[in-house]
Amino acid sequence: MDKYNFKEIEKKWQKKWEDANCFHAENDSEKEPYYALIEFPYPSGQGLHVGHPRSYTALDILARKRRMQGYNVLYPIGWDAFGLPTENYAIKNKIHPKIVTKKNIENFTRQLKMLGFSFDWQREVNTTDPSYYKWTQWIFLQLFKHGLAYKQEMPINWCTGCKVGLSNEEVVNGVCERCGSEVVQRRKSQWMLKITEYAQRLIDDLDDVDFIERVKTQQTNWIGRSEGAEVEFTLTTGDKITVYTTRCDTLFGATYVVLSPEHSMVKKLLPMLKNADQVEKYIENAAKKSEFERTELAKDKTGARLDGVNAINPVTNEEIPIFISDYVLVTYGTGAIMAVPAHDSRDWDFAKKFNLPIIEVVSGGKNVLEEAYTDVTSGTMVNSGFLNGMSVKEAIPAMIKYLEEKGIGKKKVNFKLRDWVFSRQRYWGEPIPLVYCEKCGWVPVPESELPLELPEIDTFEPGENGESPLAKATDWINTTCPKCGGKAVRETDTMPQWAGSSWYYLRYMDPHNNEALASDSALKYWSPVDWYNGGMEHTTLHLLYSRFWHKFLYDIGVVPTKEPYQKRTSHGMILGENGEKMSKSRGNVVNPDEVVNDYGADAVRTFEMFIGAFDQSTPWSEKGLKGCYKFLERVWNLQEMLTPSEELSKDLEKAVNKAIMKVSDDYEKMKYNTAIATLMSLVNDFYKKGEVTKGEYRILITLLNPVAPHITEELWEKYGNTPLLALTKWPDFDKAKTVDDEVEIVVQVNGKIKDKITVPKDIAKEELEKVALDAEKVKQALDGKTVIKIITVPGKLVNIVVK
RNA sequence: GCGGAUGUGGCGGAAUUGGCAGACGCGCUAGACUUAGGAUCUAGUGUCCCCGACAUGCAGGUUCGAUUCCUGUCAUCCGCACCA
Repeated sequence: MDKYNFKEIEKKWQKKWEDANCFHAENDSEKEPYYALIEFPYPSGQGLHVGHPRSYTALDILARKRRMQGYNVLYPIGWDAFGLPTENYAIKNKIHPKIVTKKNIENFTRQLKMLGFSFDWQREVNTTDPSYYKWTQWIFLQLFKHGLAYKQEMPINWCTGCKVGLSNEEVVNGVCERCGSEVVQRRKSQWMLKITEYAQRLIDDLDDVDFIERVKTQQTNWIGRSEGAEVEFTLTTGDKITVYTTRCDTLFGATYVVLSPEHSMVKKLLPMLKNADQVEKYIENAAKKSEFERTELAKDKTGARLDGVNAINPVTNEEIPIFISDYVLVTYGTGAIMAVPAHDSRDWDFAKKFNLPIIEVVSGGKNVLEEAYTDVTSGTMVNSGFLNGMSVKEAIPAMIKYLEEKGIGKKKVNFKLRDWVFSRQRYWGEPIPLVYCEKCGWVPVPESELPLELPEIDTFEPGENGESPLAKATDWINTTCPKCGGKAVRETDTMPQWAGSSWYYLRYMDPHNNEALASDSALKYWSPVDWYNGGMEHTTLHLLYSRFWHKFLYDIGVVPTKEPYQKRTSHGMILGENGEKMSKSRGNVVNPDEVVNDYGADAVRTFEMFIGAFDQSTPWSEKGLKGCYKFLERVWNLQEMLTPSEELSKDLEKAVNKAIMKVSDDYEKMKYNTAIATLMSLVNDFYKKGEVTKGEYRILITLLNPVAPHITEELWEKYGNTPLLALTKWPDFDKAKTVDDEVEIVVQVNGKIKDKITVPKDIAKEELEKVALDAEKVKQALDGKTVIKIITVPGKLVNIVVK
């Protein structure tokens, strides 16, 4: 027998699969479709991370198993290739991002092929390919035409040194990552998408899909629906401010009002203030901080009083002070709050710091001067006029009714979700296909002119005033208005990387279609994606964005389903050997090329599945990888113990049937680590016996095939009875042969284990209890005590309770 | 700060959904084979005061019985809207 030579075997089978074209999915098949999807990678310059194959192997196992179960399986791959790192690399090295992208994709392709994934390479898509982004632009135009795209002034990070806009990632501790200069917030007009219009549906329709629970809760919380009220406060100047509150029941306890520093009323009031200088200074400081910093640093509250103007509490008619503070965000609610320090802990902190009155209006908690009482489930209204004696639950609708009757407030549902900032002042993204005409305003580029391709330019740096690099392509910018034929200019902003990844799963269904993003028949046949696996970190952005686009496409009749993905699961991260996140700077990066070269793709795949619970992050271990290699070698060496029998041997048929049942089920539940443990145990059983029949060996090889496809194909070629294992039927098990005739029963006394007894599996309850009481060690434990009761769980245990 | 998760031997982890804690692998120990071993095979391996007791971050609670359920607490990780 030859030694296990993974290098030869893996090369051989990768070529055979390619020649046989056996992983290609046909659109006009009679078979039932199955669509397995992994998040397509961003082809970075670093090449594949060992984290990628974790997700890809997991769904490769599913895809391979489904094929063996007779499905027409679509398991596609592509490239999410627009993005910042490529652009920055291009700027630094003065290469066109297109060239960098091409090189990176070639490297990724080589690495993915070396790992033996059963991707349908004929359906490869690339978001930077004009024939792809033609349809990204087309979808944007439909959004625009349906009023879901609009322009708005939004803050951007502005580097005072480089004089360019920066992404959040490029801002480190408030300074520019590249030059170290101070970063401030600047306002710029940006394209926005109205995802908020879909907020309610994005929550509701989670009921109809099979997403893991934490994805659902995280999305629901991110969308952040809250029911509350808007209340109008009149100022001593006669102006009016509307605040949003979820606790309008506490209005009698509102002892001051807080505006966000950007609130428009602040500007208006500024000339009337006694301390205008101080207020202006506070606004200036707040402008430097990002929203994240503000909420993070909000432990120690800061603020400034608008000295010289007060608000009037509409129910007590008392004058109360107005503050600005950066713990109030302009982007949420109305950008203004009524502060009730007795019943909100943030307000309480602020009130303590600024010595403001704290008035209890809900009783039932501790002294409100010591801490805020925020419970809404118990407590009674006090000091609250007509609300006195009510519970919080009763007081809220009563107050809303009062406010609505007086015309100074109304019920209001708010969402934390904000509209999607869709503009980037960057080169390496899809051009936004709009032109601006003095006469006609923003006009869409005719669909017949799509794709609107990126212009060729020499340098890719952002412009001086925070403009996109496209602003330098003067020939490209100046155009005519598609509507009136007059002079017009193109939009120079590009789309965010999220755009192309919001609909790529649709393109896979029909990737070469020039007439539509995909044909109706292809969409109907494949939709929705049956199983989508990806990282938890994409839950609130990518996953939500693509659900939003899909719902819009459903509304305009392009796609046949309300939701894009039927099932969503998530993998954990693979950390460095030291338990920290893998990164170049930490020096703990594992290179897939090296480990595949040393141990083979099958061993790497097996280890990535065996490494730990699939949804948990876990450190890499070269020793562990070696253990998996050893396991494959043991599978290989079983050839020496092979007997010619096609049958299962009597003493192992239970173990084999149990393994089929357990492994089949574990793959479905993504419990890959225990599936592999089961196969390891089976191999141990074979070794213990010293021989294995051909029939047993075939089942082992078939069960292992989805995880380690190369070695198992090689062994199948020698001992199987069909041409390709990949096209062979998945094994069934005999249910009767998965149950043991005798079971071991645990006997406890007062919950402590005293003995174990072996009994027939169908033993009667009374009989079992009798046998349990008879056990030697149990007798000893019962000596001199009274039996109170006996709890019996058939097939498991007997617990004797004594006194 | 807000939202989501996690915590079990020396290490990665397992435990059919409240019923034998530690499957499987790594590491370690001993033996066999060997000129040799960072190869292979076999046996052992939670801790201790070892016929018994104690052990699933910590402190309580519910239960005949808790890694699993509840309350509190500590620690770590992920996301926070222009990274992908």
